[in-house]
Amino acid sequence: MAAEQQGTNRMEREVELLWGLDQPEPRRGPKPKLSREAVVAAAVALADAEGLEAVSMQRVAKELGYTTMSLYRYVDSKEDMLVLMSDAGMDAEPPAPRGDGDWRAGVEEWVRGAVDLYRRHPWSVHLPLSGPPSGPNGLRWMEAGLRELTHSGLDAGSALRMLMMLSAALRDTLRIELEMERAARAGGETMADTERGYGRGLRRVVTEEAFPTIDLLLRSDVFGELAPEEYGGAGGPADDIDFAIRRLLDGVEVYVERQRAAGRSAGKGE
Amino acid sequence: MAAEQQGTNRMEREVELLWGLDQPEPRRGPKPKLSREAVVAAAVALADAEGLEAVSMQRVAKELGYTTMSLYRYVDSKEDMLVLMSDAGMDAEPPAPRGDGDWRAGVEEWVRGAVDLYRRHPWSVHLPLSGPPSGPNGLRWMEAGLRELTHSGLDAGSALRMLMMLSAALRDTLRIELEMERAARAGGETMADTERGYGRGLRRVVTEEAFPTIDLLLRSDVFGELAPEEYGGAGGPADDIDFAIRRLLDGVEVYVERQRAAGRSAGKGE
DNA sequence: TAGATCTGTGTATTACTTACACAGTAACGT
DNA sequence: ACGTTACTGTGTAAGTAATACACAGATCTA
Repeated sequence: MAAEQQGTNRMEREVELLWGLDQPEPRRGPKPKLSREAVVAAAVALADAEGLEAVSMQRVAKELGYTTMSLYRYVDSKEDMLVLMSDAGMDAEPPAPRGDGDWRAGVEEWVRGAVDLYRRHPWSVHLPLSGPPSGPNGLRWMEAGLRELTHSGLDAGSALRMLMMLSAALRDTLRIELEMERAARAGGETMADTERGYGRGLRRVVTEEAFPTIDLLLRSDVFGELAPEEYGGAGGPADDIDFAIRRLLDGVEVYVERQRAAGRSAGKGE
Repeated sequence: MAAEQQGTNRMEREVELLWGLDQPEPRRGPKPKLSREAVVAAAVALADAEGLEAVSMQRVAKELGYTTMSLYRYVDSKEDMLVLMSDAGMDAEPPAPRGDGDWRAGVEEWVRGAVDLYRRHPWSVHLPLSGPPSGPNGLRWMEAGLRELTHSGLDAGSALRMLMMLSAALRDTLRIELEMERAARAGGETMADTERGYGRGLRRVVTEEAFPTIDLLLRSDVFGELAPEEYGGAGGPADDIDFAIRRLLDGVEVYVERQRAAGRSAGKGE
């Protein structure tokens, strides 16, 4: 820890942390019995099993069979540990490049992969993180997403902007969905129950005058108060995301076509 | 507090909380000197001034000139207080309906309004919240967004899905941006510094073989390592969001046209 | 083998949420 | 008017958390 790095900048320091560039290997003293990876792995396992709020330094240490303070030999602070967890949680290979040129399918595959990742580590959407991906895993996923998006004909800069929006939308959508699932489970309800409860709650405060469109939604039973018990099928959250993403990809398509039609001379203006 | 409500459901209880439906007015005893609104307002003011991490029950109480425990007469838990803050923070009227039928301008106006809201209360993106809007302010914004989106010709259900994606994307994008701004300020850097630091950090770990597209981005100086000091102009975050949103709206447009062309008989399938 | 360096531990500090009992106050029923 | 009841804000204490600091012992270097 506390290396001789001159990483002036916060982002630069984060890169160093995530790539282990700040760990000078010790030349003397006892062999370390733990490692940064072991600590982070234990934290990830704990978060997987009991959620992010179970992850305290004391608890992680106990899980490893060491004292609380021993962790601080491997990690400067809990905050750093969380940063490391964020990259460690992206522990799956992003989809490989496709043979055909179907970039839309490529992007959708990427999205499915990302959703799987979040579902595997639901705590990761709650990390108090603050920046674009910097770690090895994060950059791998970023690279894969950019690759698919540029195949649409988008220039790299625009692809980056679309990917940022897409990731943001995914992450926050899943945050809400996963949190609702957890709350439902905790209360012994099904997700359909929860959704119905939302509808029932809204009905008590939504009037046609004040909220005409929401009122319309309630009348058309969008929140499934009258729906059967099954959940996750058509109309489930996965479908919701898919629909919105398809519109986004439509938009990319017409943009690229329009650019191409304009003889790619007009620059990047709308 | 602890009303006689039978709100079985978590979402239902949240609606009750946010609309004050759970507060039976006391018939005896001393007049309450505080109120739920006062507590929440103090918490919001504190968060505005010093960030969400400064908001502890002790600190809010001190700000009000009361003891910590007095707050619990007005709020069941800190978690409830945060939920109340989330709605209280949306303290601006959403844009009014436009005269002309320009739904795209309407949506973009809505987005600008939402961004202003987040900028005014930067802490709100860090609230550990978990669900669609339920409070008076949240529903007002939701209604306004749905109104604009349905003007595109989208049915209410699809408009809801698009709005969810849009809000999610906005929220998470701003979360990252605001957090980077804060970190930059805290470290005495400018945002341009931070962005440059990101680029510099990436350069240390990104190879053309492993990350060809990211490498391309670095070569084209997307992260402004060579750029002048000004920030927030063209290429700034606001522009990034705008670009992505315009693609999204393009997508909505072609979808609506396609539906219309299909004689609106084929239902909601792609 | 002496000295420098590193590890894991124990202890203490500070801050946080919240349960609980209590003293005082205002309205209600008689 | 007056006791009863319901409610207020307070004080105290329990339990958990992050982490600074000093130390005993281990291991390498000279």
